[in-house]
Amino acid sequence: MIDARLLRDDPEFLREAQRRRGESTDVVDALIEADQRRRSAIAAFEQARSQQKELGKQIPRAQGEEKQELLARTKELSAQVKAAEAEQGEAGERFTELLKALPNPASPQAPPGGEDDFVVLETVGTPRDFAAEGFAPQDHLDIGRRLGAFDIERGVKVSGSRFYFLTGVGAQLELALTQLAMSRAAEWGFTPMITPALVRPQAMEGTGFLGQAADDVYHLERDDLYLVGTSEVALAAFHSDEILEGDVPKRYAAFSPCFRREAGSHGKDTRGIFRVHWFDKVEMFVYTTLEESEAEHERLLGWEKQWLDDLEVPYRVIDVAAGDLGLSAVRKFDCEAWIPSQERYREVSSASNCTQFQARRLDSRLRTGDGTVAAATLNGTLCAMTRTIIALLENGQQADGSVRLPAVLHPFLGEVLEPVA
RNA sequence: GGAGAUGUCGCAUAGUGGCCUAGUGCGCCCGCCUGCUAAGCGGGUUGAGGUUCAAACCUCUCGAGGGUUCAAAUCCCUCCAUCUCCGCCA
Repeated sequence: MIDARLLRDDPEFLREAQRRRGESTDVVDALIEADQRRRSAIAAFEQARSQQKELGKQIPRAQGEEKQELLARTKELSAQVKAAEAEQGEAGERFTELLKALPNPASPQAPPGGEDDFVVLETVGTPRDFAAEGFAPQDHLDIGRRLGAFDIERGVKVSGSRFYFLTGVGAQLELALTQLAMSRAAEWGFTPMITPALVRPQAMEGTGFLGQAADDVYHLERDDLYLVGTSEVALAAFHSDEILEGDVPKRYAAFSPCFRREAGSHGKDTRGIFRVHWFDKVEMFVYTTLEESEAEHERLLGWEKQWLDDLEVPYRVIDVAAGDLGLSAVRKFDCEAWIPSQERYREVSSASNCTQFQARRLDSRLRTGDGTVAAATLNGTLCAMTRTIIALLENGQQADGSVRLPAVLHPFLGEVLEPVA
């Protein structure tokens, strides 16, 4: 949700923001109209209510005929109040509905355009030259099979397409990555968290996932609970309806499973565990001030890069274009790891600055000198397990089918994963 | 899952339809008094929205949302949360 004052103060800014995302400006005009209707409805209600209260005070003191007279008049007024209240409620609801549908205005720094208009900010590391090494790189599915790292067929048997079992070194890899990521985050000052994977509608709605992304979300109808697609949802709702006392930033790092319906992605990335309905992830989440949010966004990106550096995987960082930002972010940096079998970079992590968009919906505020203001929230992937495992297997693979691991994982799994059987 | 109880201002409590514009105590903040401290005295102390240069004022807010009534903290319904007991379970 954006700041409603922008509508009155600077509607042209909002129209421009919509254009930058490649979306219609009609919603801005509809909002201005809805806001006017809402405000006059509120004024009408308050006036009627005030009169009613005034009369109501006289009733207990009045006697006989005078009292009857008052009762009759106030009864009439009561009907007016009720009508005004209904109008106020309806107008308010319509306004909020429209307001919630309006995306967070993209940062002027976000590149204009859509999905393909990202800007590459930097490229780190050099992809291996497998031709020079004298063998063709296998994809993660073949490598993983030989290592006994996962079992796709049985995943499909048990849970359906886009499910898997992590087995043997695959399971160990996830546990090692989890342990490493959580302790790294703790060193950086994040509070370690393990968060609920099922959340109420408010939490899902408040983070903006029931907007244009609603089809991608699992919903348990019987209990009206949602399966989170990221622990961002639970972490954003963690301080909902709260005024944060004490210092910001508040930094949390959460481990949780993530569930995604992957609606509309039929036939895309069907091989292996690249695009799945469930995976586990360690996510970073920060509450801070609006003023600090840009700097914090850079810090989040910095930590993500440090993580990928440690994993010794070549990657690049892209600045996602305005039209591809989703509802709540003003700017988003993705880290994409080099995937040798596909000969391209693929997303492994993502850092978003949501400014006050989520905090306004979820009512997370900061106390200031005078009054309170909505907090700014940011989120960034530290380690999405399945895609990280893919990057490690493919980039570390050797001609004999073994996989060389980065130094940070040696204490957990040794230097090399050897094929089984 | 079954039975019952409870939810009021930071905390504790009062309040069973109109004089509640929610009282009181504690805590906290500001001031006075006091050579320190404590005590004492006076004032303030939920949040949101609106009008306004501002001061000030108005509306809403007694777990949330509906309803009854001229009028709801108070009566009714639904939901949420907490506690006790039983059942079940990791």
